[in-house]
Amino acid sequence: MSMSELPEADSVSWPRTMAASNGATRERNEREILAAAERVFARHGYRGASVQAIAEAAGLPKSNVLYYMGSKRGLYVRLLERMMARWNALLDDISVEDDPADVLEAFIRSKMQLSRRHPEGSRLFAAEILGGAPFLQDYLSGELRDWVQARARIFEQWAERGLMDPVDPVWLIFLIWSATQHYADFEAQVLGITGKDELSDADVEEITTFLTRVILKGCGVRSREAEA
Amino acid sequence: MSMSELPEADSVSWPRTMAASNGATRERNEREILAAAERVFARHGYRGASVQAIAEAAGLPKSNVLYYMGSKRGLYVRLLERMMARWNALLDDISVEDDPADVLEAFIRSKMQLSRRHPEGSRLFAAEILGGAPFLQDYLSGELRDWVQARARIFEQWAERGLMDPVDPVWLIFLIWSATQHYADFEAQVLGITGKDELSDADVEEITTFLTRVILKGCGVRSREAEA
DNA sequence: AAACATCCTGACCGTTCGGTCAACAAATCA
DNA sequence: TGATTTGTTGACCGAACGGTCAGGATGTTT
Repeated sequence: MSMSELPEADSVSWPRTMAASNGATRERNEREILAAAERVFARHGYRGASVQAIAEAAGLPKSNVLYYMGSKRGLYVRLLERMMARWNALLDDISVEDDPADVLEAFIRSKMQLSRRHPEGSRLFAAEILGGAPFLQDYLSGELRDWVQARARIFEQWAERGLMDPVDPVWLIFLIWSATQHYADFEAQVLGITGKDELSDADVEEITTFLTRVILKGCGVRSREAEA
Repeated sequence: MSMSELPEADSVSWPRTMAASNGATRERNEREILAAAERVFARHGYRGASVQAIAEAAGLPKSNVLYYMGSKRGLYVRLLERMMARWNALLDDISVEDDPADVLEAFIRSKMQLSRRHPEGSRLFAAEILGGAPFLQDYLSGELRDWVQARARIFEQWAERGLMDPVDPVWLIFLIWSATQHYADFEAQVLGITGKDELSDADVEEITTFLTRVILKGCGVRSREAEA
């Protein structure tokens, strides 16, 4: 079992020709633009975001943004791909031999961390799905579906071995996704209701503990040692 | 305890003068426009939605939409108010004397029904929050906050009486909100992963049962009868 | 029929949209 | 240094934006 949270792979595709120049300027500007675009797209959705707004958020003229990114569409796709790469790195290999309690807790914890470390990316993803996933349909019914099904099979085997209740594993995965995603996507609601102006590390830890306890207990997860 | 799901209150504010005419035309057209607008706003967010697109979805010329609704902004606000009215009708009065199991199940069930009966409205609400709740901030930190706090206090009293585990009631409410909201907001993801092209009534019933069982068990909810 | 309010909509307004381009500045290579 | 790539940006394009308005269609009340 691993839950590598990659530093930022970013799979860059350089323009046609690239001299031996180190390209430091390009790297810095692209980073700035991507960060700004993630914020703007997350807040207003694909259609609602304007290149002008992204440029202003990045502190650059509009032309410069298009010089680096080519088009609004291309910029958006690139952000989605970056977010999917982060997502894919979550809990990428687990086995029936692992302890269900450990795996589920690691799952909840790492998903919570993803939402916390990349709230704008999480919201960008949410906005994309909310709008009917026009760019991600293939990913959802392909890669991600396989990912879910593989893990679902393991959960089922745990249930057969009596390590947890025989709950539908897909609904369980959705429960964990939704409960954790909520704190990024509905941040405005959470803050408004709790009266805080941001969630501290301690808050996040408390929520993580809460979710882990309720969900594990709710699924009747028993520790591996108790198997025999 | 009641969980009235109002037929559609809609709090209409008629234009200045209104002759004795029945206004059937107005009523029909407004209904069409509101339904179309809810779909378009939900899919593209406030900025991303265009009056032209709403008009086309309603099968009317753009001028006609503005004739009835005045402005894009006014139309959006009206939709939000309608959705908040539905939301407010949820579980509007519960008491410490109620059975926690009954209340929590009714809560999960009615929230799930809200997401199912008004998926576009749910997504509209989600898009609003996702974008930082520019129109709903006051509602969130006012009415809704009070709503949550009142229910939280009851949950706490139940915990004191040993009817459920002493979990943080606010996190619990968020858990229920997120888990149920998920099936409207992330419908595209749910369908893509399960391979279905829609969720049947039976699916929804199964999910509701799953959520009820896991969450109640996870919070250690005991039935009222066992109190003594 | 006359009078009146409601309903309908094409034409139009100023602004912003995504994107192109030419001209120029800066840096790197030869 | 001269040549070449890389970075920068204002001006501009056609299309779409939210919104206005005049003027005709429709319908209801006298």
